[in-house]
Amino acid sequence: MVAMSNRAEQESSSGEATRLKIMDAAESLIIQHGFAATSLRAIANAADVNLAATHYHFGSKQGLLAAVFHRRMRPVGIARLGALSELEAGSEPLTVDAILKAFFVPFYDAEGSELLTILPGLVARIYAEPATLTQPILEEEFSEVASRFVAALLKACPGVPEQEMRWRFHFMVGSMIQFLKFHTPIGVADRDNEFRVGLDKLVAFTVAGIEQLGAIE
Amino acid sequence: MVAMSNRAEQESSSGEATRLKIMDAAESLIIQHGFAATSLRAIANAADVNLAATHYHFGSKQGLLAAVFHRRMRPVGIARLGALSELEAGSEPLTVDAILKAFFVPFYDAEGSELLTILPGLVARIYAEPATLTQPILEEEFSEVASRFVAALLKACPGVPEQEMRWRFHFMVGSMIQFLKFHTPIGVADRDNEFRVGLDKLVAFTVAGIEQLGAIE
DNA sequence: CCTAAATTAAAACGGTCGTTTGAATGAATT
DNA sequence: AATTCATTCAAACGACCGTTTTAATTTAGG
Repeated sequence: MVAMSNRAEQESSSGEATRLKIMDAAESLIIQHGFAATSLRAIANAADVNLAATHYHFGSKQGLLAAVFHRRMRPVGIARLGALSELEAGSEPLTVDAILKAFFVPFYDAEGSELLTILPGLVARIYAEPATLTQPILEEEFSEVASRFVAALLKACPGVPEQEMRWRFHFMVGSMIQFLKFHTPIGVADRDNEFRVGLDKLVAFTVAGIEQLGAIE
Repeated sequence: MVAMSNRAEQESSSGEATRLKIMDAAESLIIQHGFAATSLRAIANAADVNLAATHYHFGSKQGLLAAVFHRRMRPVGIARLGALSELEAGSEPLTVDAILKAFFVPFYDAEGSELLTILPGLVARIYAEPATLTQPILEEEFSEVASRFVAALLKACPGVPEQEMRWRFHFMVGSMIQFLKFHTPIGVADRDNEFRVGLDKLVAFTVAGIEQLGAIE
């Protein structure tokens, strides 16, 4: 095991290849049918791999779920934090619109790539699964991102209390999930163009909700 | 079967009692663990009822799911349509705020009742399950409500195209689901008071998103 | 009371589940 | 060439799944 540790991250070794095949198949099936309704046998069959390979590489079904989610979610979190940092490094004052576009940047960036047929379905799915399964995964991948973005939004909206902004951020995530959920491969709009149109409308809706310019009462 | 058809809707007959016990138990377990992860045996056990009773009364697991959802969702749709009709019968012009409060009226009305520990979790769950299971149920209970409310919102927001309003309604539902999801018995805020606070903030957020007063570009 | 229907009960059906085992295979290192 | 170790494979484990069957029991009507 020591001998191959220097290329463990690459895709060359034959073990790593089946690892990827399993994750790809699991990802697709989980997006379509959910976690509980997807069996390891169905995954192994779709991946053209022996059933025992799933346990050999991931330890358990739950471990496979975590690996599938982390593979896609880690880059999402990194991209979001990177876009926000870039924004904060600039000279202009932060706007809600710019902050939210930084939050949605994984979906803007993915445009045209095959990631766009995966990311929305996967993000929507992880929020759909029972909390006992996904809470630790979400906690690990999302908590830092959420607090960083809430902090930025607070700077962009002086006068709004932190607790209030947490609520608005919460609602914004809900709108995003709803948008993503119905734009999976199973959903209505498959064309990239239509996805982009919806994404822009999502930004407009959530910017208005977070700024609440008209809400003086 | 003909002999008891005249009181089929009541709760007296012993068959109807176990029917209710099964639905109560199924509801609770589905909210906690989801549909696929909840077995008929677990339901029968929690309901203190024989396993075969689930098939006798509901035909299949899927039939039980439909019955559980319809029992709670039908009154929700009726309450929403009733509140909207009452609003439209009034003399004052429609406001987005009033329309959305009519849409959320099942949750305002349920305040203090034990329904508040059930409705949010159930509504959130039905949106979480794989679409193949829930799409017909949602279609039946929600499509009329959605079109009626979109029409009302269009009247309240002159100049907004119908397609655009459909998007905003879609995002609004997403915020609602997200709100409800984290206010189930498993969620953070159990106290009615806190639920009401969040509900008001949900209204404010979604009103702003639907009106988009500041979005002139 | 007795009969007929509605409901409950116990048991089993064939299948599929996640997981484990132990041997075969392969490619590298010594 | 021999050995070592990661990987693959076929097979089976016990448990649980949704559903069905058959009989016992309860309930209501004549």
